[in-house]
Amino acid sequence: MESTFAIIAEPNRRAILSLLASSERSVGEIEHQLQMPQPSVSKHLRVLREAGFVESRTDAQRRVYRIRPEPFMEIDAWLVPFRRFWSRHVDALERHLDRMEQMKKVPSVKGKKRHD
Amino acid sequence: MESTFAIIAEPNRRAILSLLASSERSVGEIEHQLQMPQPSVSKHLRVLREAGFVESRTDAQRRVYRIRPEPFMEIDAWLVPFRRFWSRHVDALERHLDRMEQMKKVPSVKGKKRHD
DNA sequence: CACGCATATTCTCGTGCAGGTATATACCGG
DNA sequence: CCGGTATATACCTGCACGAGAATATGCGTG
Repeated sequence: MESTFAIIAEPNRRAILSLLASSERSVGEIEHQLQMPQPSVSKHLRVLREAGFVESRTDAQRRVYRIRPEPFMEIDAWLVPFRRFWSRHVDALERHLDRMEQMKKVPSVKGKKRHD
Repeated sequence: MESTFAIIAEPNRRAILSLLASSERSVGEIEHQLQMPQPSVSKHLRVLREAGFVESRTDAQRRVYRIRPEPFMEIDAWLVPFRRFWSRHVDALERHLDRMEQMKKVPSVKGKKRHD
């Protein structure tokens, strides 16, 4: 299983993660709430655990799983370079105003070339 | 191709997206910079386009591709419920200080540890 | 209009992986 | 120890999808 991204490509795994986001749960609880066969749950949990998305604590016969932050941080970090494409959208007004400001200060725009 | 997440599970597609994050590019430019066979580039671009990650503008015979924000926003939104698990990490300083407070109150610490 | 470049599509093939079933291990109470 | 419950692993099978090669489409230029 290659990357962090391949892990969360699987819908059932995302379902498990979303469940664990609200609170930690045992395998049986996940099995019941997601109506998913137990071996399937265990297998997905294994994948998630080996990728660092979750960790397990042993409570008698139960194994209680909970979220670990690192892989999510990695995804968040990957997202960073793309944020500029929609942060403009979100506070488009603010940025627009900033632009207006800039234009005031540089009134005559000479043929400036963009370098990429 | 099911979800947004399945799309970015593919390393080559992420490479293409990262390239486009800095600036828009033609198919040939991508092909050259990533040293990837042209049909492969086109096929991945098709997948990315149909999933809304990119859009293309026609410039003579070239097709110039650029990022579209929506799918990234979707991923960002998915990440939200998990943020609380590492926002704690971010203010690790605060936690660390809290710990230091605790240690003052529990004076006898045997093991000398190098600072981790 | 034909040539050539840029990009897209089609096909086949191999394989990684998820689903399902069966079975193994672990742990608890009596 | 034993039965029962909780979880993990093993094995098989099917299929989706990426790689690669060949070919098709589109478009500007002489």
